[in-house]
Amino acid sequence: MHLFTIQMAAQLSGLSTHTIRAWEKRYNALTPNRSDTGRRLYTTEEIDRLSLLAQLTHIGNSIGQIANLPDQELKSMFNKLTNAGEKRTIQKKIDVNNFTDPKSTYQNLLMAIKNYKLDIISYELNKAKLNLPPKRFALEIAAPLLTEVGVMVARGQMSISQEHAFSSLLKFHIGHLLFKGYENKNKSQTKIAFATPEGDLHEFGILLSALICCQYEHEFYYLGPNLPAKALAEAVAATEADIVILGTMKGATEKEGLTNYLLSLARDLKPNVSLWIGGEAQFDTKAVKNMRNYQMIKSLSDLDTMLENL
Amino acid sequence: MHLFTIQMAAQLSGLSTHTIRAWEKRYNALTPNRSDTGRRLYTTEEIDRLSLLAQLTHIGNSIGQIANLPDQELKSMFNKLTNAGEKRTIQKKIDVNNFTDPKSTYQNLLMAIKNYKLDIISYELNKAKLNLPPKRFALEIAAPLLTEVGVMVARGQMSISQEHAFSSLLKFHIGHLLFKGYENKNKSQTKIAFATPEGDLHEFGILLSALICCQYEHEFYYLGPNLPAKALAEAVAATEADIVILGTMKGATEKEGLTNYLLSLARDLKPNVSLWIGGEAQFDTKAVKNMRNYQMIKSLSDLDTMLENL
DNA sequence: GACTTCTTGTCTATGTTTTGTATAAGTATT
DNA sequence: AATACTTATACAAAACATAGACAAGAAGTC
Repeated sequence: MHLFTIQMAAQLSGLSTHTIRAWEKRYNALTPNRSDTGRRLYTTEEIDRLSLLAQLTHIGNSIGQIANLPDQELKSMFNKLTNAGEKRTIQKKIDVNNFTDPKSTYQNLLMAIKNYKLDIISYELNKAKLNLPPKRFALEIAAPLLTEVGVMVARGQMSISQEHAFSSLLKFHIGHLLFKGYENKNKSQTKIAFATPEGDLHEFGILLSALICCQYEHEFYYLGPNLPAKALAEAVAATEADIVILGTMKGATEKEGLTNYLLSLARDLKPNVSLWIGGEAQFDTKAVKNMRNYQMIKSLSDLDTMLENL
Repeated sequence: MHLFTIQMAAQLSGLSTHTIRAWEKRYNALTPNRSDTGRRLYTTEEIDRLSLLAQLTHIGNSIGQIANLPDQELKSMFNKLTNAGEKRTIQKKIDVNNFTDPKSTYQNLLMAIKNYKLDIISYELNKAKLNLPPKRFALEIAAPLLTEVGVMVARGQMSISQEHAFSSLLKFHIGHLLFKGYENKNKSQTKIAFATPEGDLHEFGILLSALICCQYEHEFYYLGPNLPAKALAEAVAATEADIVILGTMKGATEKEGLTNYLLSLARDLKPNVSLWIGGEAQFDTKAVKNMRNYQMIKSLSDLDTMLENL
């Protein structure tokens, strides 16, 4: 388990180091382990506790009254105070800026995720969706949040369930933007199909790609994840799509499996269809190149320029 | 039990600190405990009393008349004065529409799926969403379509890609209804969490269940598919959910795997949390029953009655 | 109607407690 | 050597306590 210095604890909880020490000394709010030389070392649980105390005092509680309560009670207290009676305080904090500042949105979202405030997550995402064009929503909100959340989960600073709840909700909101995109009847010349290979269930790559595609008002067909090669080829033929964007994920498929998938796809796709491959999965580039031209999408902004130059 | 400072009491009751002190001094409206240094400390019951007094004076009662009444009488007085107003029924909300005929919607959708007309699918789903309450959307549109599509794919009358494209889109639309459900900040007593076990990626069961839950305006936490037992238990504890609805799928997990999952879950969940299991997956019912009560959800309409009788 | 009197929310004045932050001096880390 | 952490002490702003004052409105009385 990774331990944090007091400075990191301060940054993560939003308190000052002075305050943290004062709370420890005056109220025994918590008793962090010490290094051999006496320096404080905080666990993630302790930092969560500090964040919780920070939130509760910010709402109006006096630290002296709550410093000694067990984690459990702090959590349920926070739930009660933010759910039922006093939505005001938190609401106020959020509504300060009607025009969305991506940074504050981002911070609010992280805090909401940590506290399982799905309603607030949804509220913030909605606000961002309304105020930002799909491309910016994808590049400035969704993508960085996803990586940040991923990093935090890996570090043990966020739980899997928090990540799940958030990504489910984010998926819904991206989906909302996408199906609204279907309603734009402007038929562009190029049609784009999105899918991930069979066995690869990571959907966010193509979701975000589709959002960027929305921006350029291309006609698109979101076919979803985990699509067998034959099925994908058939769908592309039926829809007369010009471009296939394939999202891959490192580790989701074996190198050989993905290579075979791509070869099978190359065989079945009409020659005039472009194949764009995104993500970090490995495959035998030479073998595939022999059968068909394809392009790699190195990043979302890369995709952006590719679409722009179409 | 945690005690609140006068500031929190003021915030939560909507009064000013001055007024609270005045009511105490002049009318002995209540006698909060004091700290060693003489500061007022309020219990939640006392804050409830303050809120009640605030409400009643706000309506027009004079504080001098009611300040000394016992809690019981304040409550019944409040009930009498407020119950006169509206008693919102769910019924009224439901029967808005005569415009969408589920049958024609259903036929249009099947046709659109067959022709990869994603825009038409989206349009039809949208229309149904607008005209039908979530429950009817789930029971009359989404569920039968899903089974019908499944059957057609099995029979070879529909391709996997058509099924994929449709189910992705349907998922987005259900998600839309769900996150709109988060915006209703009705504070219901029961909170319900939705998830599927680790390894089980079939999401539609809990999606449709959550839709039905929306109807009854319960607070819900959609945690998504593929959630490890520990993570689920943690989320339930953090959100203080009362009911866990677990969607399972025949064949997604081995019988033994699901049994172990449920046993692990039973161990980690608080005893007052209800466990509802839906879907057709097999598990060792006796072993699980030994550890915890659970209920089986036999069908969506079964769930409907279970929620109704809550 | 005009005049008290009572009620009641708010404000002021003054002293105490709580609490965030700053300073100082020594030690550890980089 | 510069930066960061430690403890201990100091200080100032905010919050709270009590006591009393004030004003607008309600109610009672002449």
